[in-house]
Amino acid sequence: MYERKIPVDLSCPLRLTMSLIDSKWKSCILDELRDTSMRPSELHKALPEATPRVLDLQLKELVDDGLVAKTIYPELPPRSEYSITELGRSLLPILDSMIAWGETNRELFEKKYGM
Amino acid sequence: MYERKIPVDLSCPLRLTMSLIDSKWKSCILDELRDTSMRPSELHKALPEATPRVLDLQLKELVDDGLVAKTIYPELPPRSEYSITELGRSLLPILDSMIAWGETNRELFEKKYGM
DNA sequence: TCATATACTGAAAATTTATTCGGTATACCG
DNA sequence: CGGTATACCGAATAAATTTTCAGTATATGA
Repeated sequence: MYERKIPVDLSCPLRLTMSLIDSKWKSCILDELRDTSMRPSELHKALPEATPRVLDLQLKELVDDGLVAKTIYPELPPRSEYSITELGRSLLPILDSMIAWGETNRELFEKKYGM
Repeated sequence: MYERKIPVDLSCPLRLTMSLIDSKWKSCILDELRDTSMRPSELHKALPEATPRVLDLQLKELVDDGLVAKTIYPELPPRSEYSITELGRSLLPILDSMIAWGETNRELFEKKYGM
């Protein structure tokens, strides 16, 4: 895993929390896993703009941070499933409030950022 | 301002909200401005790890997105102050929940990320 | 046999973000 | 006069993140 040259002060609780979810797809992955565990290929179907590679990299970090759990089934063709942990689930209220904020204020940004 | 070559789908409310606060210092800036308006030099004292340049760049984006307001006093030496807007203030509950989550779970990450 | 699908990985390239450095301008103070 | 401080900006560089591409291995089905 990449080791930062310029460290971030994670003793700041805001930065600690942000650091766990602020990459491009982590918050979306947690949101997708809220109801059901998913295989990597299913996750890619749910988030088609994310390449399988980046999903793989970010899932690995989420697992490493204890927010997501991975189950490997020793079958062929290979099968694995990712599910949200209790720790990851405890972040969902934060994501919920972000989703609600985004829905409430969407129109303010519609023109500025074409959507 | 830099224009992305690979656009992000901001019609997703989660990604819209994230896009407004997920750069390195924006959430910290909003947190600093919650009680009082600040001059750039004061903000730099409050966040000494952030260079004046990056504060300047991120303040400009925050102003552009309507989360922060800028007041210029036509004095010399120049003086300007940044304050949080009502829109920016409406994000503070989200930051509060991130701060609370980080405080609650800090010990889980203490060893992994030296702090 | 050959294409397909699965999960995953390494490495290089591209993209995005942050840092560093030097410069604008003006007033105050010693 | 020369140093300090203010806010700000352009450009080059560096750092960090994401994308692209090619590859591992094995079973299934046409």
